[in-house]
Amino acid sequence: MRATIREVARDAGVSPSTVSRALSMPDLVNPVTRERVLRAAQRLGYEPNRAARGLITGRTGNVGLIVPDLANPFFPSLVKGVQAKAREADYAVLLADTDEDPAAERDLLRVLAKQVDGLILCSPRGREEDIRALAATTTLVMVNRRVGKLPSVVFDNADGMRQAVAHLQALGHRRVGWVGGPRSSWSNRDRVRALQTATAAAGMELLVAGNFPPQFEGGIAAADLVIASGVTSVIAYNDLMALGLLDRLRNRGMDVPRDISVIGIDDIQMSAMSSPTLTTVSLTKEQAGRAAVDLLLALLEQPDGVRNVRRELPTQLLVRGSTGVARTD
Amino acid sequence: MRATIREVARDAGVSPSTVSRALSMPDLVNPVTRERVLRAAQRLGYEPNRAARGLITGRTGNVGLIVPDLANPFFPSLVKGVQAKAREADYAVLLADTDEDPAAERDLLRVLAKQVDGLILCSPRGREEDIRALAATTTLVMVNRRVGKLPSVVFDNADGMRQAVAHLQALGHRRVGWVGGPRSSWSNRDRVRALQTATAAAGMELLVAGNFPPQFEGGIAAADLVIASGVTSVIAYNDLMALGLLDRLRNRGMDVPRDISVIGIDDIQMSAMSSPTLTTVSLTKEQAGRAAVDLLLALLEQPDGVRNVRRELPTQLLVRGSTGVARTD
DNA sequence: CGGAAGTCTGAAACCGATTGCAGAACTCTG
DNA sequence: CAGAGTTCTGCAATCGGTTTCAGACTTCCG
Repeated sequence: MRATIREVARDAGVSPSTVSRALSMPDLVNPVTRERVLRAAQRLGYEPNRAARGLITGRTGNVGLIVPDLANPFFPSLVKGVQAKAREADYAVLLADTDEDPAAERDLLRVLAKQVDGLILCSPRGREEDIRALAATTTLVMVNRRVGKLPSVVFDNADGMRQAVAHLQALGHRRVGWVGGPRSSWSNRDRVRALQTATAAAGMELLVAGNFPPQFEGGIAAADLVIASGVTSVIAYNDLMALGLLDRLRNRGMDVPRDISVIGIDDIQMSAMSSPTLTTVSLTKEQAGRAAVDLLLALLEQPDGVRNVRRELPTQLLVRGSTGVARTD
Repeated sequence: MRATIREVARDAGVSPSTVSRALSMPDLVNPVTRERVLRAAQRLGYEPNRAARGLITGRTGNVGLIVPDLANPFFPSLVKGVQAKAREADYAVLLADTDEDPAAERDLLRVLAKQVDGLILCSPRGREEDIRALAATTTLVMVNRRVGKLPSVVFDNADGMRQAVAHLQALGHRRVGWVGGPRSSWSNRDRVRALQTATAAAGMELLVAGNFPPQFEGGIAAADLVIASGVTSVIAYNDLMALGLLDRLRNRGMDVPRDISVIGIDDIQMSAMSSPTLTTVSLTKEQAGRAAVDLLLALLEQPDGVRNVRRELPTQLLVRGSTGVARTD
């Protein structure tokens, strides 16, 4: 059995209230009493019961994290970041995976919302009004998506796309293809838009191949369209798709990067292991997790006092083996 | 503000005790009263406060899950399984990632153990006595490791290795290399042992290349040893290493599977995306997660009444592109 | 019809912390 | 030295449920 505050109090010869104060508002108690209490607590291995504390303070000490699919390599990194930062602040992380299922997501949210002080939500495709409704009742931070002025952490896709386009332009490419992810995904829309702007500014031609599932298979499916479109370079919605492209392009007898250059987005582990290795717009996923927790905790501290609730993380083009000079024939 | 049990009681015209009973021990209350209570609860959107309940019952409704490194693709699948099964039983999952750091692990365990009813622990390399000590104070289930008679979920490595060896033998291989993972890892030891037995039984020669970090880089590092050893086939501790092997072998000018056959273990997503695709001993990782939760909840229900606390999950060789007939020159 | 057994319900204690309030002890100040 | 002001501590209420216990009311049976 774990020690209770009463036992510590008895052991230290004070009242429970004093123990409570000595531990959570140390400057309210006399230094020598405090010392005595702390020693007693130490000796008994006392740790406050979270349920009891939560009951009166109304806080759980937990944050919830909801991701659409852990099997997508983007998310484990995010989770790691959230996890690490949360622990530093002595919060525990309740993790839930919705399996890309909106109904499951709604359920999860209902259940989870009661067990946590705040939520970090990755819901690229959930309905906006659902999210707004949720935000009205819970403190939440969105990741990889913006909904109005709600707190969020996103990546600077615009700059990422600019870098990618500049890189291709420098290599002599004039026509670039886009292999899109889910039409309904916020970041997909954000990236297309950014890419349109960037290519237009660079005087390059953009050919959109359409929308595909954001997986390896999606890239495979898109490859033939890309070849047919005659572009010399292509940017994919994410690395997984870019890797699928690579695979199918090779099977079609094309040489990357001699015949065609390929750029992904995310910088997942795998992109450094493919051959050729994948040039990609690197996202600091773990940073995003940490930033989300940061923001969430700040909001919990002072619901209105946070200046900047919409954070944008930098992106960085990572040039590897899948991009090269455009063929000139 | 959420409704409390008292408000429901008032609304239904009964006492709080009756509400409590109507919800958690329905057959103790008169059907018509029960109906009235349930309707009131429904109307007010009542959901019991977990902290309050936990305070008196001593249960949190949480299970803890500790993994060494989410970035290793083995674990997200496991987490998914744990997650899904836990939710079915109305438990929440507290996730922690130790970053392969034993000190962090100890800390985490201390903190987490108090917030959960039971723990699922993947600690391939933690000290046995630490684990035993923990098991004495907490209900826990180990995954991918056996420690004495403690509850655990592991894979049938012996059979997996038998299948792999039989496959290679059928392809005419006589000499097989082993690229080991961390020496201190339980499953590494289990697999080597199984492989020794299997190759001996098949009359094949086994060459152990040593121990390497269980990552892509480990496989790269091992490749040259493998080539020098002159084996025609090689089995790696896990897929990530096998993929590293593939990469380096290719760079050394070897053709897989013509010059050498490669087999991994795990069946991670990536192994279907490499070229050649990777033949591997497939582990049902999500199943393992579910099984661990199953076992844990059973133990929580009736600490002594569980017949079989050491579960072993089947393994299945998945033949893909990286294995072929042995060269005969 | 009386009493035993059974069925429901409510009052109250309790889980383990936090916190408002009040009083004790001490320090200052004029 | 009286009185005001500080500083520190303890009492008791409280959070929102669960559970023990006892009592009210039925039902059943001899």
